[in-house]
Amino acid sequence: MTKVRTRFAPSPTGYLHIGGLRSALYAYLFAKKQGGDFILRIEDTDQQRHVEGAEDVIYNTLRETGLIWDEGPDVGGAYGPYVQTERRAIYQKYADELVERGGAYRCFCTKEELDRRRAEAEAKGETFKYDKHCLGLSEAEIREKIEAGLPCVIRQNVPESGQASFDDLIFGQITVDCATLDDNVLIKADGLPTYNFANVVDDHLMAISHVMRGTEYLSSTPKYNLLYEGFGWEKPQYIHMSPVMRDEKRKLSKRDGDASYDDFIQKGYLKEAIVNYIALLGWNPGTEQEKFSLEELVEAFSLEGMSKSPAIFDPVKLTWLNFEYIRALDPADYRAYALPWYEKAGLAGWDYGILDRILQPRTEIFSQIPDMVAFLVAMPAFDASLYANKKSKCDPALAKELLPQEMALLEGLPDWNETAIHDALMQFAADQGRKNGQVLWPLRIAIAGQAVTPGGAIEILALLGRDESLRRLQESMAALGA
RNA sequence: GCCCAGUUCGUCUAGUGGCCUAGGACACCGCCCUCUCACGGCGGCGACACGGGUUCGACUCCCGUACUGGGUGCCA
Repeated sequence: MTKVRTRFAPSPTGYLHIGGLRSALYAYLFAKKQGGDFILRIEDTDQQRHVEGAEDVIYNTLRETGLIWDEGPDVGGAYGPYVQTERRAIYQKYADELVERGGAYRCFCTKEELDRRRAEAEAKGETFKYDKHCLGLSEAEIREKIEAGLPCVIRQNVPESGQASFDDLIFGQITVDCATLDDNVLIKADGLPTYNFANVVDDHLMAISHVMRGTEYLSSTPKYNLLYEGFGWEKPQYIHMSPVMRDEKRKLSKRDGDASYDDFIQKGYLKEAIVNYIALLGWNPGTEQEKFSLEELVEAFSLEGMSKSPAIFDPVKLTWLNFEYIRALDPADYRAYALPWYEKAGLAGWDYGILDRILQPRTEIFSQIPDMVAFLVAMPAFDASLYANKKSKCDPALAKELLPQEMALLEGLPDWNETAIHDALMQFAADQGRKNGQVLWPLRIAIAGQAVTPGGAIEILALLGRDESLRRLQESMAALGA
């Protein structure tokens, strides 16, 4: 059996979006599961849409997420070059060969003329199809036009009748009538190949065993098989993957402002969570396991679990998975991720130990940290009605009664640390015959100024320190008239 | 328009003719725990696109319709 070889073949036209990353992931998983090779090829034949630096984004993202390629532009390999613009001569040679074999022909019709006819056909509600006009040109006529310097493309010569088909490992057999197929351009006037030609030549020459790509190629693949037949080449296996959608109608795309991989990282998502989530978008392991490391994904991956229908990207579920990963982080790793956000929030130099402890179990995305701790940096204005809480059996009147006593108690503490504060307050509650909630609720409100806080009164007192705690208490009591 | 696909809770999905009064996860709601929130525990809401067949029996097979996606480029 020949070695499994898959490839990820992105166009360097911008940032790597989530859908592209998922395609790369599946191609990687499929190859690695079977001990095969994963190849990276850059498809840059469209010079118009090329974006500077886009290749680096691709390299960096794949490396970061652990999708390490065995062959590619930067690491080389036995089937290079791996950048299509560096393979010009190869395509030219094979195109000439295909012309010889009758599978393609030179065409001198101008783009303008064809565009006009296409528009005309469209206006009439018809499908435009090239009429094979140049197929009838004689050798002499062709030579004459070339010598005259007329621009020329090479078109695929599709049979006018019969059927073309292929077997897809996910979708099964796909068959189309050749009559519905057009004689597409294989080599453009600029000498570069179109995707239609380059992908076939490259996949064959690079010995790709399984062509994995999006379903947008599902209906044109029969046509590509005609090319393989024209050359007498062995066809690869095909695996078409359904797209990731933004909603029912739109595909996920950077153009529509959908987040790219980099955007998610910057917002404080963990790469492990992103990879895990997109793996599950359109694939299921056949078990109820939901958390997978990349290694576990390789182990569990199978085409059986691939879905045929498009999957809608759900940021809420991604966030949940991210939360799971953050909670499972080693404390030291959590600190490393959180530190920049603490600093951004204005908490540089605070007691990171307490911050980690109250925040790690509550952080879904790191970018939430500044909002969660804003009350520590600046005391929010609040209304006395916040002292009212049914479950804690507390109201403004009770707050007014207890707060001064608690203030006095805290003022008298010899040491200001969590244990000391905790013990003193618990003792106070016991002495007063009060529920813990009655003592702690008003205190927390008085020093935090908001109903919901990460952590409780004791942690917050410890974080704020004695001076700031007492200052806030004083201020809140004054507002209460206590 | 024509061609190729797809269609199970709001979302991701399980389901390959009887195991389905359709299972899980996220979200949502309720209760418990609790100084708030979160965590955790328990419970709830919620789907086979529609219509015909085939069959003793259909979410599962066939046909049609609807809807969605893709293609119909000297884009990929």
